[in-house]
Amino acid sequence: MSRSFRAMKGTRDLLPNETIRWRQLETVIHDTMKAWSYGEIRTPVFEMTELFARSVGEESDIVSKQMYTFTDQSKNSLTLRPELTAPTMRAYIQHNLARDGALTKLYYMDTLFRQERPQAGRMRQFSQFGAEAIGSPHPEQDAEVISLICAILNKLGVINLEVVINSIGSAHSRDRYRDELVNFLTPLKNQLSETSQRRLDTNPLRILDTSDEGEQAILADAPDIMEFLDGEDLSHFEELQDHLTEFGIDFRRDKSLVRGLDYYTRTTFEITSPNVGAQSALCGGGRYDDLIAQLGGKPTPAVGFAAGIERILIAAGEHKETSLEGVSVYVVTVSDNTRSAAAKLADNLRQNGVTASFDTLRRSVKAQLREANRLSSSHAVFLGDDELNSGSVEVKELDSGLQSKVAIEEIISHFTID
RNA sequence: GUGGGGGUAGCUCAGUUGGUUAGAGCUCCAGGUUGUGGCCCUGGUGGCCGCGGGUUCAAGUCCCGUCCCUCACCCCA
Repeated sequence: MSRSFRAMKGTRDLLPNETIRWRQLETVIHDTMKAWSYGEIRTPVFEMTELFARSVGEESDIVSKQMYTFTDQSKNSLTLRPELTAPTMRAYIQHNLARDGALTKLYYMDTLFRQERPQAGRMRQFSQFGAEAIGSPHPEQDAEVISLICAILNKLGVINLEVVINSIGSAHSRDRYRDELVNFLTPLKNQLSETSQRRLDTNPLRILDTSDEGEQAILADAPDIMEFLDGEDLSHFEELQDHLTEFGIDFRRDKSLVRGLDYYTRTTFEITSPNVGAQSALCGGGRYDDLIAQLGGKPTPAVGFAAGIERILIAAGEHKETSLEGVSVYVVTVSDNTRSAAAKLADNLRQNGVTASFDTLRRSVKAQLREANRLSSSHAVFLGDDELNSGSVEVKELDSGLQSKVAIEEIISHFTID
């Protein structure tokens, strides 16, 4: 086994028994997005590296150490997308989607790439779906986006969810807070971890979501961002909470919820599940009112989320096998003389929309029936010399074991009219 | 990048203080019905015991190295 190829670290194959669940989940997502009037967008797997550096932030972990970056033959620095909000906004600007209306609602479902050490719920190639509502600065839009992901998770049967929200303010109020936080932490600098000390210069807000207990104790006395939000930030945050309550969504406010992407303004949120292991975030999102302008578009407010499909599948747990419904026929070849007749019959059934199989291993009747059983076929059709001579075949209903004769001319209608 | 756990049949795993031809369950294949499945019975296929080196009369078992998987830290979906 050591000599054969295997899927690269952090990637995996989805085998037929798993793709069934994936399809079910994808169907729920597409249907719900449609019901909420979000249109699907699909963007290329790679983009200019600069797009992510500018939007996600040079200092973010994603850009500083997790990207699959390469140089193409034209010496362009390209990167396999590590997230999908920036590419979606790039496309929004490039195609001037704003002309279609004051509000543009987009969703995506695709694979992303981050070069991290894999663990439960974290892969190097992974899948996300997400929604972006572009054009509305108002809190009801934030609430709609949050209720959208909650609706999808509910439909998927994911339970034990926790919705956590916070506001990190708009750019100017956040700047004032950042200065204050730096003032507070600088005298305590030598009590901070190495990475936090570095972040004090590069991205002080990120220190807030440390998991180090000593640092958490220090931060307990740190200034609260709520005290620095301006009036509009505050009312936005309060209205968001009112709307969530109206939607019947339970949530918790966590002032340490900062998130690792630089483009957020005001609302940030996360939905977590305890059943995934350490990687408990199923969904993360927030408002990013400045991003489109940063990427060269007309200043346009927007809010969205991204959710991890692998994590959702883990959180949803095992689902009972949904057995195949409807008719499926196994044509049993009883004698060597009837091989081509059996193949032809199966083909004829398929042409008429009936799921059908026949034996290509030249196995015994017993083995063919075992195969029919393994395939969960609903019926077996026996085709041997007697049947060819008499012009009628034996049709056996596999659940009940009942068997009857059906004229060959009527076999198609026998299964299609059922 | 840093830790913990683990690599024996397709899958899940057992394998004693080193000791003959390395085991079980499930799966798969075949037979038990000269043309009839599931359940049951019988038999069979399938192993560089992750890889390399060392110790020993003898290594799946002990030692060293190495690769891979996995969980966790960091961070995130």
